[in-house]
Amino acid sequence: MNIREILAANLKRYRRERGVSQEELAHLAEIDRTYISSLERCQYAASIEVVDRLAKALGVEAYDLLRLV
Amino acid sequence: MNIREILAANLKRYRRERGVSQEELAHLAEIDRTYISSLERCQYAASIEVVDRLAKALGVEAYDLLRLV
DNA sequence: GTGTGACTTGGAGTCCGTG
DNA sequence: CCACGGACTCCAAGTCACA
Repeated sequence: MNIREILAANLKRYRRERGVSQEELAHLAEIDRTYISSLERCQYAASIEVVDRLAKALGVEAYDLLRLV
Repeated sequence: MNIREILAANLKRYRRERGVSQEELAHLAEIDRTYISSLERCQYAASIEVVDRLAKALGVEAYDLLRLV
């Protein structure tokens, strides 16, 4: 499992746990909706700033999104 | 302290703990020395793949480089 | 051993849409 | 609500010479 896949898995998991859609998360994190979809499909290696914004929107720390649980 | 600063601090700390120069780390992680220098000076928001390669070279997990200790 | 400016380019990230 | 596409913009990624 590479780093993109870890991010993708954590993104999906935390997002669904909170019951928010990709669109709602996109709004909260001020990131494009289609880009979040891409990240959940391991299409890109996000920057740490994007990871940080997504983490804040999900109420976790940035490193939580890169850690296997 | 933003995410770039956290990465920079952890990079410096782990690197010095292991007693390796930017040049040696650059060789280990197969990343240009001046780019590592840039990251330690918060010049860029690195991608998670770069963070992952640096982490492996330092013998830690990627999320360790984004976590305040 | 490290900082820095200048440079190129591939990919991160956005915006429009569709099924 | 999401996957996926094309067409864009702009910065991370990578290299070099020099201080």
